[in-house]
Amino acid sequence: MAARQLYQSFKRQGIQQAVIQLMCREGLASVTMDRVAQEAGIAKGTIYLHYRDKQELLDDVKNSSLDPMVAKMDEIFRSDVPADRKLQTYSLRYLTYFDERRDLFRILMYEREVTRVWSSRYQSDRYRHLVDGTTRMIRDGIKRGVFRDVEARSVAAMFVESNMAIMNQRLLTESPRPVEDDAGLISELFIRGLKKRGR
Amino acid sequence: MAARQLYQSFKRQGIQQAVIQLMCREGLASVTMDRVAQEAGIAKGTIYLHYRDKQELLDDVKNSSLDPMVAKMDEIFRSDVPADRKLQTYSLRYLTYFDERRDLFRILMYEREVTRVWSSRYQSDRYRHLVDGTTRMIRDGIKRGVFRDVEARSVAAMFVESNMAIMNQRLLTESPRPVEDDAGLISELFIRGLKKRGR
Amino acid sequence: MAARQLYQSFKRQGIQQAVIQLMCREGLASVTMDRVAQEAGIAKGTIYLHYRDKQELLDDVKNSSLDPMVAKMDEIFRSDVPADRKLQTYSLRYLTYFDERRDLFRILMYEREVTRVWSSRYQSDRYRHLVDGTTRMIRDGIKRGVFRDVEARSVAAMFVESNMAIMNQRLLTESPRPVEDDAGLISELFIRGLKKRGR
Amino acid sequence: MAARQLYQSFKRQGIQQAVIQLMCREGLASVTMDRVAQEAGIAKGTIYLHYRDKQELLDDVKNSSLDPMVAKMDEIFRSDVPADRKLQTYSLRYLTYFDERRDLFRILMYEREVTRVWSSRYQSDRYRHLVDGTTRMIRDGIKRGVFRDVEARSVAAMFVESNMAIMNQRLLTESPRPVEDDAGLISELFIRGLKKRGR
DNA sequence: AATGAATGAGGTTTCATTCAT
DNA sequence: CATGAATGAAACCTCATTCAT
Repeated sequence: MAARQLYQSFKRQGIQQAVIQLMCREGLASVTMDRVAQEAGIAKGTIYLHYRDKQELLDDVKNSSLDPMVAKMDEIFRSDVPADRKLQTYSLRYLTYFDERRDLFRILMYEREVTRVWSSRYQSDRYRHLVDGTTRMIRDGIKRGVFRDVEARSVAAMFVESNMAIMNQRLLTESPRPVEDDAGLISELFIRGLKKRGR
Repeated sequence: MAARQLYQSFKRQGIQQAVIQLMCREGLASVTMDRVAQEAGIAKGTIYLHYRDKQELLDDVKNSSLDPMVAKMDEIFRSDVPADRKLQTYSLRYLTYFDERRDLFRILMYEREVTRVWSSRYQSDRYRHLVDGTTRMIRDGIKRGVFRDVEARSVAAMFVESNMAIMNQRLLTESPRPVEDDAGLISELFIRGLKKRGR
Repeated sequence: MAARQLYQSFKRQGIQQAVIQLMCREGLASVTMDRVAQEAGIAKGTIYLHYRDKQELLDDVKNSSLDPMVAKMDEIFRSDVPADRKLQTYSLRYLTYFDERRDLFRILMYEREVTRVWSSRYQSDRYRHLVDGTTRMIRDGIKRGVFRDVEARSVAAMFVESNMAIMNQRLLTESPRPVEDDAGLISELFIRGLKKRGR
Repeated sequence: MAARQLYQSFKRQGIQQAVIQLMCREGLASVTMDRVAQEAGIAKGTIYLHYRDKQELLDDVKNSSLDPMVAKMDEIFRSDVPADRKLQTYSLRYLTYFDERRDLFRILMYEREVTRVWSSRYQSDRYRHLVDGTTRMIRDGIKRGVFRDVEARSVAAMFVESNMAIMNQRLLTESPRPVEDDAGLISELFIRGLKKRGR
C-alpha cells in the first residue's frame, strides 16, 4: 500500500517535471497533454490515471512550485523571535526563494499564456495563509509592545504584497541588486511604519 | 470625417459592452467571437471590421476599463499639493474607482479564464506609468524635505502595489469598510514610513 | 454611347492593373476584392458594376494578358509566306512575347496560388485557337508539298506545346540564352521532322 | 513495428480514396476536410493524425497518382535497348498509363479548382526527373551514333511535353484513336527529327 | 454611378478526453 | 496498469457578395 502511494507519487513527479520543462522551454502554449506525455516518456492516456483532467495537473504543478515557499514562511511564523525580526527574515527568505528559481518563475509569471493557469493569487489559500500568518505575527508584535496598534490584517496584506512587488521587480530585472538590500528596504519601511511613536 | 470617427467609436463601444456583459454573466470562457457578435446583435464578420483579431478586442476592453483610472491618478501627480497629501488622495481615488465598478472588476480580476487577457500588470505600461508618477511624487517629497531620503522607485512600487492589495481585498469582501478608512490606513503607513526622523 | 463604352473600358483597365500589381507584388493570395479595390483606388462595390463576380475579373485579366499574343500569332497564320518560314516566325515571336513580360508571367504561371486562376490551358479557346491555326498552317505546308503527309492536328498540338515547354524553361531560367537560339531549335526540329524524305 | 507502418499506410490510402472519390464526384471545391472525413467514414480530427495539414494530404494524393507513372518511365530509361526504341516505348507506356486512369485524371487536370493542387509541373521534381532521364537517353543515342548532335536537354523537354500534349488531347477526346497510333506519331516525329542526315 | 458597412456561410485546425486493446 | 488511435466540439478568421445610401 505504502509502495503503491510511493509509486504514484513518483509518477506524478515525472509528469510535473515534464510540464515544467515544457513551460520553461516552449511556453504554456506548448503544454498540451500530447506534449506532456511525450516529454514524460509515457502515453497520453497514462496521465489520466494520475490526474482527473488537465486543470488538476496544472494545479498540482502550481502547488508543488509554491508549497515549499509557504512552508519556509511558516517556519518563520512559528519561530521564537521578535516580530520585527520576523519581518526581516520573511522578506529575505521570500526573495531568496524566487531568486533561486528565477528561470521557472520568470516564465510562470510573465508569459502571457501562462497567466491563466493561476487562479487569482488574492483568493488563493496560499495567499490567505501568508496573510494570516503575517497577521498573527503583527498582532503578536502589538501585544508585546513592539508595534503600535494598527489594523493588523490590512497591514499584513500590504506587507505580503510589497514583498511580491519587489519579487516581481527582481524577476523582471536582468541583474537585480543584492537580495539583502531589497529585503532590508521592505522590512525597514514596515518596521518604521509600525514603530510606536516616541520609541 | 468626424462623423465617421464617431460612428466607428460608437460601434466599438457596442462590441465592448457585449464583451463586458458576456464576461460578467458567463465568464471569459463564454467570450467567443460568435457569442460576442450575437450579444452585440451584429454578424461575426462585422467585429473584424473594427478589430484585427480577438486579442485586439480584449485589449481594448482592458484599456477602456482602466485608462480613466490612470487619467485620474495623473491629475493627482500633476496637482500642486504637498507630496504626503498626494499619497492620501491617490489611495482614496484609487480605491473609490474600483469600488464604483465593483461588478465589472470582481469578474475581470478573479474569473480564472479572464486572467490571460491581462498581460502581466508588472510589465504593463499602465503599471509602469503609475510607478513612474509615484516615484516623481516621492522624489519631490524628498527634495522638499517632506520625506527622508529613500530609494524612491522601490518605495513607489510598494505603494502602488499596496493600493492594489487593498483594492483586491475590498473587491473580495462582501461589505468592505468605508473606503476612507482603508485609504487612510495605506497613506498613513507610508507617510510614517517616509517621515524624517526626529520630525 | 461610344463615350460610355470608352469609360467602361477605361475603368476595367484600372481594375485589371490593380489585380496585376497585386499579383506581382504579393501573390494571388493577396488578390481579394478588398485589396483590389484599395489598389485601384475605388470602392469595393464599384468593381461589381464592372464585373459580375471575381471569376469574371480574373478571367478578364487572363485574357487581357494573353490575347495580344494570340493576335500576334494570328498575324503569322494569315501572312503569305511558306509554312516552314511561318513555324520559325511563330517560335521567335512566341518566345519573345513572354520574354518581354517575364515579371508578370513568372508569377502568373508558377506561384502556387495563381495556378487555380487558369482554367486548364488545354481546353481553353486560346489553346485551341493556336492549335487550329497551326494545323491549317501545316496542312497548307502538306498541300504545297513542303511537308510530308502527317496527322496535322497532332503535330500542331505538339508544336504549340513544344513552344510552351521552351517558354516555360526560359521563364524559370535566370538568364536564358538568346531567344533566337531557342526559337531556332524548335522550328528546326519540327521542320526536319516534317520534311519529305529524300528532300 | 511493421504492422504499425502497414496500418498507417492502409489508413492513408482510405483517406486518399475519399479525396479522389470526392474530386471525381463533385470537384475539388467539395474537397473540404469535413467532407473528406465524412467520405472516409472517420472523424475530422483523425485526418490530422495522418497528415499535418490539407496541403500535405493533397500532395500525397498527387504523388500517389503519378509516382507509379514515373517508376514506369524509369524502367524504360534503365532498360537496355537502343535510344530510338526507348522513345517509342516511352510514348506508348506514358499514354497508356493515363488512358487507364482516364476518370481520375480527366478531373485532376481540368477541374478549375483542382489546378492549384499542382505546383507547376515545370519546376516539379517529377517533371525534372522525366526530362533528366530523357536527356540521358538522347545523349546516349547521340554517343552511339543513333541521333545527330543536338542540345539534348531542350529536345528532351520538348519530347516530354509533347507526350503531355497528346495525353491531354486524348483525355479531352471522348473516344480517342488507338493509343498505338498517337504513340507512334510522337516517337516517329522525334526520331526523324533526331536522325543523322544521310542515314 | 459609386460607396463601403454589413453579412454569414464556410474553411482549417487544435486538443482534452475516452476506451478498446 | 498502460497504451495511443479516434473523436468531435469548438475556436478563430476570411472574403465574396449585397444593398441602403
